Amino acid sequence: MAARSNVTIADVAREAGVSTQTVSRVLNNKGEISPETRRLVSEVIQRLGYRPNSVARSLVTRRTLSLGLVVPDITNPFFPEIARGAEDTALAAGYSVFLCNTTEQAEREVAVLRLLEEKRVDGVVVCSARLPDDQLVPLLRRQRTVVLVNRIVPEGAAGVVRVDDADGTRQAVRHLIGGGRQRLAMLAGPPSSWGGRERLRGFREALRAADLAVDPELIVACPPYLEGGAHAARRVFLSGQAVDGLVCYNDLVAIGALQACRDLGVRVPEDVAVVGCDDILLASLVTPPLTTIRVSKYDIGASAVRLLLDRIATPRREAAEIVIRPALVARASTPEPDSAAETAAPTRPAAGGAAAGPPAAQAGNERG
Amino acid sequence: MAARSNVTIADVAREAGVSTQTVSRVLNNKGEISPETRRLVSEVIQRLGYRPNSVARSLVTRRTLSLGLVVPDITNPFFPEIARGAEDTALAAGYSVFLCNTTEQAEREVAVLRLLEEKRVDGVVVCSARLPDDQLVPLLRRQRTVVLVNRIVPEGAAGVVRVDDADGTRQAVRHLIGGGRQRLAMLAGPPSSWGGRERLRGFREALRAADLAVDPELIVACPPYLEGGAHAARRVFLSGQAVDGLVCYNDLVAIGALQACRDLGVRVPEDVAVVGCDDILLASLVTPPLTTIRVSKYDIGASAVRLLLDRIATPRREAAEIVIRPALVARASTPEPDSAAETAAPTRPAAGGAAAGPPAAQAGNERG
DNA sequence: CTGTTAGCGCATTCAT
DNA sequence: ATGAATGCGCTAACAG
Repeated sequence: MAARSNVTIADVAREAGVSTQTVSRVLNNKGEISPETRRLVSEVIQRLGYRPNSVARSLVTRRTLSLGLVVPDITNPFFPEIARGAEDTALAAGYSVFLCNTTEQAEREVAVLRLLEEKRVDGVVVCSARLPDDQLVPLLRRQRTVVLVNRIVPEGAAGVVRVDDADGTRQAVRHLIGGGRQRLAMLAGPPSSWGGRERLRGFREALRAADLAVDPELIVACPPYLEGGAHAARRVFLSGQAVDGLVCYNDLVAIGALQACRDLGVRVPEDVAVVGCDDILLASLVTPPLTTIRVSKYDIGASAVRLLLDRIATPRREAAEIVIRPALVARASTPEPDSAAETAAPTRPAAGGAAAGPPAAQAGNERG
Repeated sequence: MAARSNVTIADVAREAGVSTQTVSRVLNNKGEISPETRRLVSEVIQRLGYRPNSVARSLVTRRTLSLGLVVPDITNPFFPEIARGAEDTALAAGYSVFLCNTTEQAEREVAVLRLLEEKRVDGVVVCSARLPDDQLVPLLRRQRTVVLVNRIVPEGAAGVVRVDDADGTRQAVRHLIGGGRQRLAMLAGPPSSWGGRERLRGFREALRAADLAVDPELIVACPPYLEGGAHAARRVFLSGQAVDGLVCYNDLVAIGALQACRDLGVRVPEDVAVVGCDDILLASLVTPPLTTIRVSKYDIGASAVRLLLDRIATPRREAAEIVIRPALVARASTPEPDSAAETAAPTRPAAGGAAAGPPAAQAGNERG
């Protein structure tokens, strides 16, 4: 019956013949209340269809039980799972989450951060912030608590969840070398991306570790999308360099590269092996299925919110960091590794879990 | 400098030597204010780093400038674009949006709807609600304003944005028949899905319109995911029926079917033609690229929020409905249509627009 | 053009 | 175990 809840705690109190305080107590299970009045009040609440007004509640408690999740673009296949992980974790703790797309625009990053501030959210998870430090940090300081994903800021103003991207590309390079490849190129994504720089660092380190030269011409930046990858791959092939392996910024770039290969008649993996990064759903479905560096995106989102809630509960100024370790998933876009080389690769078999992802993390991903 | 905003309107007022009311006025551009005091107040606001507390504001204005977006699972490739369209539109109007995943569970659908109610959001967009009418409708009535996506409820309690699913499968069937196919099966998705039933209806109607029999054995329900499609396709093929065309509930199901075909050595499109639905990114990237029924998901989200904001601005009880018309995108998973048959197909050439999705044409579909 | 008085719906503090 | 008073930060009436 009761339509839009205009019913207030005062209405309930009057109807039940008690004070508003008593109603508030049964709502929040606080203080001792006689079972009898509790029953009575509950019954009236039910009958009137009363729902507490969390706006009023927030004003006095100074907690909104709301979080902000800032992502560049939920349409980018990397972020939906993060969002799921974040929302599941938040909801389980009674929090709701505002989803904010920045569409990769600095101004909108500023705008949503301001908006979240006015909303007085209890905390914010910011993914892949593009803003430079001098603009970002002041904005973050104004938030109640912050967790950054894949971005480091100078001071410990925020908790951090990050993927060990450098380690990921290191694994990729080792895998390719293990498969007999020697002339590797990297389609490095946008230079502005912190993760991209890390991946590039891992690429360089792994090459050096294998006593292979790092040819600057074989490191090409590109937009992190299909076309970016296709374009960059074409440039590499048409440059006349003898490349036999491609390490890519992410799966979209890698799949773009795959398309370029098909267009140019380059066979994968016979002529060129391709490794992606992220293991988005697409990766396993393209032809050939893409070898890639998997990172549990659900886990990133869940960890970020867990860390956030932890810091909300017990505020600390020190920085906390959670590192998510990626793992290589070998598929058909790269050759089988020579058995000798590969068995040497997994230095710390325990760390990141095997390529067969951790069950708990996957559970969140399952559909229906 | 100013850290977490404890600064209130009173602080600003005191510092500027005016009343809180005056500050409020410059914040909201209300009433006439002398340019001088406006400048003064603005300067103090700036200096103190004051940010209005929207919680307090909402308590008195009874508007939160927040919306809820309820989706089954943001991880399902169908929803991120809807979310983007919704968020873009909301943000442009000064609204923020709570993202809520129901994970296809009835209880969680109830839970998030209750939560949004307590948050006093100004409106809710609910996508593909799974709850039965008798549970859903009461919950919706408690919301301020509601727009439903791909779900109809008896009374005009909500605005509706829906895809003309029946028309979509009708197009698919005509396309297949135009390509010379006669024995069509439908992988129909979950029977509980309203859209699924519509698509099935379109399938039946189009077959009848072409004087083809509808074989109940060739209509198989399945979970709306890859495995569901693969499994269902296998069942169809192994049943011994001579099928030469597959109309699928959505692209994931279709891609699952593609995998089953590959596994069973069935050639696509030579032996069997396959049509998906939705045109998710994947569809164009699998092998062979998937012919599918495209619907502008961004537009669904944007239209839903536009309709919602419209109803928030001027509440009405009558139902409003926006119908989004899908369009067939022909790719390699279906044969080229016989020219004769195909030219006959587009009865109303203006309606759905060409396969190359027109940007503005979508707007033309609305009937506010 | 500006200040004063109220009160939004609730939880917190102190009484009883 | 319950009630009364107070105020969270802000805007909506009315003054002036």
